[in-house]
Amino acid sequence: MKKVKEQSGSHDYKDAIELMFFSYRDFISDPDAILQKHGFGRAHHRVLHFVGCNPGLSIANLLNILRVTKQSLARVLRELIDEGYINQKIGVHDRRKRLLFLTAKGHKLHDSLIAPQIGRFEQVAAEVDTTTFNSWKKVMRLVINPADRENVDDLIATSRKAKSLAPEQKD
Amino acid sequence: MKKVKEQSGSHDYKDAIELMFFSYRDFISDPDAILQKHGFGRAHHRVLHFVGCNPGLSIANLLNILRVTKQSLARVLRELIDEGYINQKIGVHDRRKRLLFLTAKGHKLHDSLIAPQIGRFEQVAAEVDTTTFNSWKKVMRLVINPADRENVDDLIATSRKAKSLAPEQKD
DNA sequence: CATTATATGTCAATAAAGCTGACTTATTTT
DNA sequence: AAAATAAGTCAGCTTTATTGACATATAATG
Repeated sequence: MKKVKEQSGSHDYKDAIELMFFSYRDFISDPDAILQKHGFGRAHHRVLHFVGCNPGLSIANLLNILRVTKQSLARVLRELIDEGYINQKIGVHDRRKRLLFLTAKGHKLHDSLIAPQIGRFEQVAAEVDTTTFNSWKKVMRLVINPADRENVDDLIATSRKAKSLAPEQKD
Repeated sequence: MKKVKEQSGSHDYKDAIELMFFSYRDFISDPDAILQKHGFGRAHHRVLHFVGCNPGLSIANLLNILRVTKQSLARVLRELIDEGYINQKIGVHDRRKRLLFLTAKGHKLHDSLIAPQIGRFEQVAAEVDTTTFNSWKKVMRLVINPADRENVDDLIATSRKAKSLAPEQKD
């Protein structure tokens, strides 16, 4: 059902592996530079990003996304809360949960961090057609572990809606 | 030559950003698990990978690829050399240079580390057609900083040839 | 209601991977 | 002979992550 022609002769996908490395390296570099000015690191960025795009995320949700330990997240989250970038609200349906939201200050920082990444993809989109860009997305999704693909689909779907939603869902 | 229809209305590319995060997270996860058994980390992996795919790489070349400091590379490299995964040869044309090569032991480890990543892309390639996969590569290349794209092109080209070459080039 | 499970928070110690700054040695270039 | 380049090294520090142990509040279950 494939390799009719063996096009590039015993393809071993090393080029794909290297593309992953270099594109991720550069993709991450602009926000890294901004974060440094604020005394934050990549870990803070990830928290700001996922809380920003998914308001009302619980700690457990966030741990599952980031795949780090609770203790590792704790410090980063504490700093962001103490410095007024994030606040927590007690869950309405389950009062054990602490739902995470960006403050206005947090939104401002988050916006400055995604701006260069969005800009990067705007430039990409300006150089390829929609079909090509969609092919890229399709393949990127297939690179994700099969078990996680649906979670990612859901996350992307809800984060797309999140912009226009009141901060009281998924509790 | 682009956006005739504005297909997904005010697209902000947050989905693309999230695909980058999740696919890289999973892409890296299999080698990470293997490395742990050997007492190595991701930094060792990167060195093994680029030396493995580009035999004869100099220290300066490697630093430029990894974008880390000499001191940061030093510790990792020393461990790999001391434990017999990498050896250094003095450059022929420039005796200041130390050219890096994998030993047989190094090749063995490197192979075990890329295997799951190659497997991941084989599975992807089994699920999409060649055009789609090539579109993915094209976009991945555009995500890289323009200034670095040619370097990456060169690196991929030489690493593709490297398999069949004697260990005495680019010195 | 008593127990168990869940969600979160926290203390302590440690490791991996990076950084800055300063300095040395060998070799090549000028 | 002097300057530039390639690499190595020492010392100290930061960020991000880890494991393990334990505490508290709330929910779910018998």
